[in-house]
Amino acid sequence: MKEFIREDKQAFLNSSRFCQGLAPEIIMDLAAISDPVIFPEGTIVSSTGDGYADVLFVVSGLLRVSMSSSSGRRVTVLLVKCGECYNLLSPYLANSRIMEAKALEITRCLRVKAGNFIAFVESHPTIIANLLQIIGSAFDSANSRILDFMEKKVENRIMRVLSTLHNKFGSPLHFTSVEISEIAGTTPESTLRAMGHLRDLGMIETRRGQIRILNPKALDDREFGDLSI
Amino acid sequence: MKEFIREDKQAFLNSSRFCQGLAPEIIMDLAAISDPVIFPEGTIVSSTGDGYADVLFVVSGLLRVSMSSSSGRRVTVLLVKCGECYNLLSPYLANSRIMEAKALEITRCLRVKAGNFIAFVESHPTIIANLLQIIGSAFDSANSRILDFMEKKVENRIMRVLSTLHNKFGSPLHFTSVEISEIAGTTPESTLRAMGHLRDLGMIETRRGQIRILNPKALDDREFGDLSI
DNA sequence: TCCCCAACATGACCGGGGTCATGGAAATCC
DNA sequence: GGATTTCCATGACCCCGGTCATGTTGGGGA
Repeated sequence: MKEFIREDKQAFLNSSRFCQGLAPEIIMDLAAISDPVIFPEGTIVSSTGDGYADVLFVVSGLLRVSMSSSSGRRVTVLLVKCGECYNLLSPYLANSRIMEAKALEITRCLRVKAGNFIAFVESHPTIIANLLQIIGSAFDSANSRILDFMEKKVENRIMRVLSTLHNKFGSPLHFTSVEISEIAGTTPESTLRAMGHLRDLGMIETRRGQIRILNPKALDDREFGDLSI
Repeated sequence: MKEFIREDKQAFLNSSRFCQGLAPEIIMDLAAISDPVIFPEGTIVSSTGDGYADVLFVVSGLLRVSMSSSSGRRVTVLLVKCGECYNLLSPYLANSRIMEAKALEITRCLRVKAGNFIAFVESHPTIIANLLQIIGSAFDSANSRILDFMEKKVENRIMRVLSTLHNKFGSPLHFTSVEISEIAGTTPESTLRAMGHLRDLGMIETRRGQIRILNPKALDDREFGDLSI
């Protein structure tokens, strides 16, 4: 990859959610401790228990953050796209966490080493607000998913997932039934059945590896809104 | 309530998880901005959308933090006991969150007003590590609950809940089937049936409002351990 | 171009658990 | 101490959705 020059890094960081509203000096400091890094499609960036603790800002591509059980079931926790970041918490957690990160496409990132990130945050405590806002919405989202499991049928969970993905990635969506099922917490078969029904209702169109949302309003979750994934 | 004197506050804060490893001066500063407050049993400390943003350190008693859907289903997110804290994130979140907090018993707390808390954290950035460790384990726990929904049967979820509660509160547990079901994400009937089976297996004994764990080892979750609730 | 694999699609089966209903026992209240 | 409420307990019903099986379609690679 062509090396980022410092101005590029600053311009990119300035547009990321993590840096919203920060003073330019602070962003400059962050740019100074970040290195470009690139992951080919399919790369396992970090896996369960490996203690990977660097923070990544995704410049382009897509990282899937998931956790799996020993029986092989996987739940997708985050889809980290351009402008978002991965592993904000890990620099602070001594015991290795349970997440795995994989590059679903070729993905370019800015990497900040764990130690540098901690020092950076401590010297610029105003960062904390942004950091906690990101963590907080992820936490609320995780808990609302638990409520969804308790009271929603599969089709409604799928609807919420499709609505969220549509608002995040636009239309058409490039996800397979397996990927959707790992977000919604169900099986590929049930996902296909549910999407078949939504197709009959005229809300979506599906092709191989592609989902087009025709009626975004109808998919909206009125109660808790979009997921933070 | 008898007013805390400053030495009491410091001694208490010093023993809380949030203050682990902090320098005495820092704990002194925190004590200086905390006020004692008391909630009678049944008090709704904060409810969905009210914008309550103060941080509470529970000195005695028990706070239940939960979120509910409009259909009335509730999931218990946290049980905040002596030495733990509630609302660590709220000072930083402008938009009001979706949690409700209720005092299950008469509960004494130390309260730190949102603005003071933010100022306190910014002037002592080393706090951040403790803060993020607490948030991080809650976040991981929430995601492991999602995995539980995908692959575990009700009885196994109940087992994990009982194991967690046993490690947190000792034996016997003073919870009803409704309370257990709101933690495990099921119905009171299914909770009673599952606990009936565990009783037949000799793992627990139950009386009205009381659960005695006879075989903690057998209830352990080998894969993800205890929940952070 | 052909082949192969991945993804889509759909049917059949069936079991876990949500729901409703009923009854009894233990605590609480006047 | 009787009455009322709360909680425990259990049975019957039945639907959702997980699982398995089978077949089709489409896209990419040699």
